[in-house]
Amino acid sequence: MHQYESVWTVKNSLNAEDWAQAALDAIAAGGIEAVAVEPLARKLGVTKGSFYWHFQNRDALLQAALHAWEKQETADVVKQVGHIGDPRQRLQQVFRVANSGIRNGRLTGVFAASSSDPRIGPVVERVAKKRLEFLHECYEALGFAPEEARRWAMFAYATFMGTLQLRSDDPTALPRGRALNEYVRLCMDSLIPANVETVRRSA
Amino acid sequence: MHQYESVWTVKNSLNAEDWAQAALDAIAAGGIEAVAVEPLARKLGVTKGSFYWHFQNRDALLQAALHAWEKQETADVVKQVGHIGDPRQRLQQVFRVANSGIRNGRLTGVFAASSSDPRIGPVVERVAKKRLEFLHECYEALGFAPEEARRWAMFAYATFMGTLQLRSDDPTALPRGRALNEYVRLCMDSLIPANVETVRRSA
DNA sequence: TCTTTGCCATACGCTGGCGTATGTGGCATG
DNA sequence: CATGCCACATACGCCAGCGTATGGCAAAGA
Repeated sequence: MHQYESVWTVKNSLNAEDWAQAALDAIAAGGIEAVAVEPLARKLGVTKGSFYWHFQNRDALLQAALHAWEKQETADVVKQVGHIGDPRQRLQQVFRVANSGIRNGRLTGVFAASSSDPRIGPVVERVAKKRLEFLHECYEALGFAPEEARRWAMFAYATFMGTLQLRSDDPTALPRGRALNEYVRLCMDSLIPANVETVRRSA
Repeated sequence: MHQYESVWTVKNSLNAEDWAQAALDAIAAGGIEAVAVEPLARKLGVTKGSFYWHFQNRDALLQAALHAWEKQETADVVKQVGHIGDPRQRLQQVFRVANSGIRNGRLTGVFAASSSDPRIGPVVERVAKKRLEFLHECYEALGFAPEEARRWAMFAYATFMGTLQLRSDDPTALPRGRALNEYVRLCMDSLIPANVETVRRSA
């Protein structure tokens, strides 16, 4: 039934997941309109006859790509920072992870810009809610009341996403190496108040 | 030479600027690919015969729209906050202005997501640099050294843009009215250190 | 060996948007 | 009243991408 496959044998046929990942690559490079059947087929070295074997139409591919993005977007974060107990270090790690993946950063930006599309908007909203919820839990673990934690979560969300956007807006602006570390430190120092009680009393 | 025109006479013919603004509307609603000659003509109640009178081709319209956006993006900010002397109030006002225009917010997001396009990338970069420069001046006026002001400017830029993105990612997340004011206050309190000297000494 | 099945190629018609060539009505000017 | 020009409309050919129908071929099973 299934062809023998292992890590050593070269893969000679495609499946739906391959098409979905190729679609995500195309989206990161050229936006939603880059999800075009024939250009993608050319890039994969096949013809569209292959595509219409795996998918019913172009829209189904977009849905599959969105679903794959939503899944890996939530799974990756949990996998990368789920084991960290200290909320301060969790937030810090999230910021670093968010700033590492270039492809994921572009995908987030493209999907956010296309959120008026009824197929994309709901997915973007779900992912945003998950991220906000995660940040909210971090700030509650830091000792903030729910309402205050909500505000801090939005603040952190905005800073993380905005930094990602800054990276693509003006690649020369964000420095590398030591200077970047100092920028990250400034953000984290502001986003993680050293003394929560002090902040809460001043409010 | 010119037809008699006043605020009372209804305009019955289009010019290049009208087309550029319509293109920006389309971009805000449907992304770059929405800059299509015939659909835009239908929306304006004319045919593409009109378009090719004012522009050489579709690309020229995109360039005109980008130029109009760049111009009004830099001019509007100066016009709205240029008269404010106190850097704290300038920053605060910028944040409020950035969060008011929905169309401009969408345009920024779409252009940022399309920055890989060689026609768009340079424009986005110039606008980003102008914004960063403006923020940099604010923080220098607050007493920060150039390098520190650069970091704070990036931080503020990221927070402003990220808040804009949050608004489109999950419209239900950002509250309205009093709760929104408290969020803005939290951001501004963090982005405008009350005592610059304290921050500088702790670094 | 024969058949089935999975994966893909080829060929076709269709649509939407691009760009061009040319027609056309109204308004201003002489 | 004739003329010229502005700001379109109309008609045409073209192409890229979508979706379908059908053919082909290699591997697996019977």
